[in-house]
Amino acid sequence: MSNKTIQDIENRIASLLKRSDLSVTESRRKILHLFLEQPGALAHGDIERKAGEKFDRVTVYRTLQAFVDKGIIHTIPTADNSIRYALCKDDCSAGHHHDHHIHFVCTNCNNTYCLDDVVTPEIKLPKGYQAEHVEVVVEGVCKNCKG
Amino acid sequence: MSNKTIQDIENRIASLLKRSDLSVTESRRKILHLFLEQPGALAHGDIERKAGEKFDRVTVYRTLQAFVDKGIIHTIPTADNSIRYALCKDDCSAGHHHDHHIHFVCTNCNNTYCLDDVVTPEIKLPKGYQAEHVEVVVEGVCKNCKG
DNA sequence: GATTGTTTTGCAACTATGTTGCCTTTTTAT
DNA sequence: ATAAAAAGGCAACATAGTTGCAAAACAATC
Ligand SMILES: [Mn+2]
Ligand SMILES: [Mn+2]
Ligand SMILES: [Zn+2]
Ligand SMILES: [Zn+2]
Repeated sequence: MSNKTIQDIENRIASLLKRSDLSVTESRRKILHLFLEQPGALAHGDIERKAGEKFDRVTVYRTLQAFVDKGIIHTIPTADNSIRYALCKDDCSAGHHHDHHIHFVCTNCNNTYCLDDVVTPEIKLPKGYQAEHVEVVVEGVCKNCKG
Repeated sequence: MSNKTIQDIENRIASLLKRSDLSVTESRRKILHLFLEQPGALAHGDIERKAGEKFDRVTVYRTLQAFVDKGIIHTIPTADNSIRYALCKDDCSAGHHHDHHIHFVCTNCNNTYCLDDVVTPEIKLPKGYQAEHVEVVVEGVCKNCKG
């Protein structure tokens, strides 16, 4: 890995933060790094473990909250009640998330993936119910774990 | 409300508990009552508030866990990370839940409903992913709130 | 590059949520 | 009624999440 590549990533992170009207701080850079160097989603606990020695717990909470508010990451509900976070596509922004993909939780490796190409299906609801947002979480065995 | 009706409910509760190999205790009867006299789902907090003055917090946790284990209630994941519980249909039993319906969370009244007649859709996954269980939660405005 | 105003951070203290072990009480079976 | 088994209450603990405030880091300006 050349020094240039590392610099590229740093620049990408900095510009992402600036575009979101967030000042560029060490903790935000570090936490964004974690998301970028990893394919799946991260639980709060993961982040705290990987970044928590350098940063306070409270900072992790506030950083994640800021990222969600600004449309940098989105939350993924899971059955075991531990919210996971994953990077948004570029068309999300402050106040408006536009993630209409489904999520996959592997029961083997316990990773969570955004399946960006799988669009949430139309759900036909009983009379009187009006849908605003549909959340689909599929549990099963992921590509990597399927021997 | 005749005395007979009340007695009927009590009998129904007792037989449900016995069928599930659970001894009939005051806290279990009380908590089942809460589920029966209410159309939607209950969050742990709701139950603790409504039954918690008579029973210890720990008892509520253990009771709900026992009910889930025995297939009397099932959990509903939500975006705000507060697990909700709702009664299962009769075909659930210990070790095997057979709930393939979707759930609806009203953004107005904040109630959660099991839409027992809406079957979870088939999801076409990318190659390599193998689905075991699909969870669908729809957010929107419920029948009662839609003026 | 130093100065200044603004934002973010860490700390402490707190609330909420969930778990475990142990002893007492209640329930069930005989 | 009695004994064995199960469940409940209590205390203590662990984890998760929030808030106010002073110190530190950052961004903007000169
Ligand atoms: Mn996603
Ligand atoms: Mn349900
Ligand atoms: Zn896997
Ligand atoms: Zn409603």
